[in-house]
Amino acid sequence: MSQSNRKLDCLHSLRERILSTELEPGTDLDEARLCEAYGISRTPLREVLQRLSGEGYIQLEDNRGAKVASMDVGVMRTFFQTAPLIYANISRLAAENWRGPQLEALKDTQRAFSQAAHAQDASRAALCNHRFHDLIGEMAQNPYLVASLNRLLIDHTRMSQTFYRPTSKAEAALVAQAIDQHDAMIAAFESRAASLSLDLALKHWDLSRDQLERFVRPDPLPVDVYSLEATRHAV
Amino acid sequence: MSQSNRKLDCLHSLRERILSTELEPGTDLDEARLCEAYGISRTPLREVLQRLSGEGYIQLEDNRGAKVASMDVGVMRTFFQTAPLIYANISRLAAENWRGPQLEALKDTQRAFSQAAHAQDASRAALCNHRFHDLIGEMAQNPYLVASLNRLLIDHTRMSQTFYRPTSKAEAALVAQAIDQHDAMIAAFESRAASLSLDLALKHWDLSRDQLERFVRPDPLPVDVYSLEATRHAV
DNA sequence: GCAGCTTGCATCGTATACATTTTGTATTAC
DNA sequence: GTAATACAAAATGTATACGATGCAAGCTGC
Repeated sequence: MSQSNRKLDCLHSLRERILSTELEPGTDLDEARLCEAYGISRTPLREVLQRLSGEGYIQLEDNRGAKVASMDVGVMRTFFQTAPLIYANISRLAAENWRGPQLEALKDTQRAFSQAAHAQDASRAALCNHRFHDLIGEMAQNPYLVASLNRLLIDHTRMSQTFYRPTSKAEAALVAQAIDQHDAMIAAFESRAASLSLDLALKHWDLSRDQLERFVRPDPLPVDVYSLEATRHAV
Repeated sequence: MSQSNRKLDCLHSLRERILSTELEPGTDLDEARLCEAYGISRTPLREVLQRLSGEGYIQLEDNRGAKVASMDVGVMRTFFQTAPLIYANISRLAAENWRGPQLEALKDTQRAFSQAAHAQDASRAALCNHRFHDLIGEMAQNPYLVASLNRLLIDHTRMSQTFYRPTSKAEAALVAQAIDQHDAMIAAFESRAASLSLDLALKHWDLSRDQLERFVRPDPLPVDVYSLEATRHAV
């Protein structure tokens, strides 16, 4: 609804800063500060905040300003419960309903994603991955399910920030696997293979889930140096 | 996020007027006119519109104002495809996760719904039904699926406007059946019967679907008086 | 010394005035 | 007569000023 560049810039910038957790969950957003930073006045900024609130990026409280949407543990449980259902159905619908240049846009995003992952640019990789799945949502042509998908992707992307900064060969292999799965999904969409697309989405989710659970519940700290050595060699 | 009564009134009133199709899909919304009607200035009104846009009630276009969300035939197809999936899962989760006074609120709404239906107050019955299913969404405690549910309910309520104004005994019986199904769902929630709740939601959807399809694709006009007579006696 | 109240500051919510964009209409050129 | 352009009017987008609300620190009374 905004036509000026600065207002749109502000909207996109805030989205990205929240997704990359540069603005951490729960952070207070001060209107005056943001106005100055983006060079717009409070009226359009407040409209941006309203919109972000509607999209689930932030929460507004009466006379208390805006906060970046929290990620409490109760919602996490719900996330893991819901994601496979939505991802699988969206993927199936995308295979059935995509049209026109949507697949090319998806391929472009996949290229950018692959580059960012190889360059170990974690936040850019996470944003590209976000955009990849967002595009699949567009391809599905189902505004109802997309509403769920977009909310899932916000939390998914925020949790996956550590994913694309692999600290071991095993982790790097997982990232490579994720890239391959994206390629397989593109191929399945291209040939309109609905049921295959659904299966691939579930497999992709399994991979994500393992990584995300590691983020939520990381390996416990070693009790002493002996167990630390043992853990190392086990990997 | 608004605290003044008039702003909240405006928000709720516009929601209801859209749900009741007093404001038909595609209607242009003039800012100045609405400001005058609700006694607020353009700034808060625009924030209300932003919010309604985020919720899917209206669509905003750059420099072209707001329109009530359309209900084109392509989206209808998607609606029938998606609704049972979401309704069933929400119902199951509601049975598992409701807490505190939520069930009492649901019972209150069911009473109001029953009254409105018996009084043949169609738009009030439709709004009560909307609120009934909205409350079930709250009970499910799943913000991701609720995003889908809310969008489904907007279109569902708008399509069901004719439902609660029965024109025959058979139709009145269907409304009575819907009321009974609500009671059964409440009982299932109360006893935490998750899988039963899911089944009841699907049965409830089957009933709705038949009615809604009649709205989308009404009985064809009779070709001549003879077939008209035949149709009558067939009912 | 502590509880409760008051005052002051920071921030949010609303109104109004101004700038920009769109749209409808009328005039003119072909 | 048609089409294109220019101008005018209406509607949207933005900025700023003012009033309302909430939070915190300091004061007063017990």
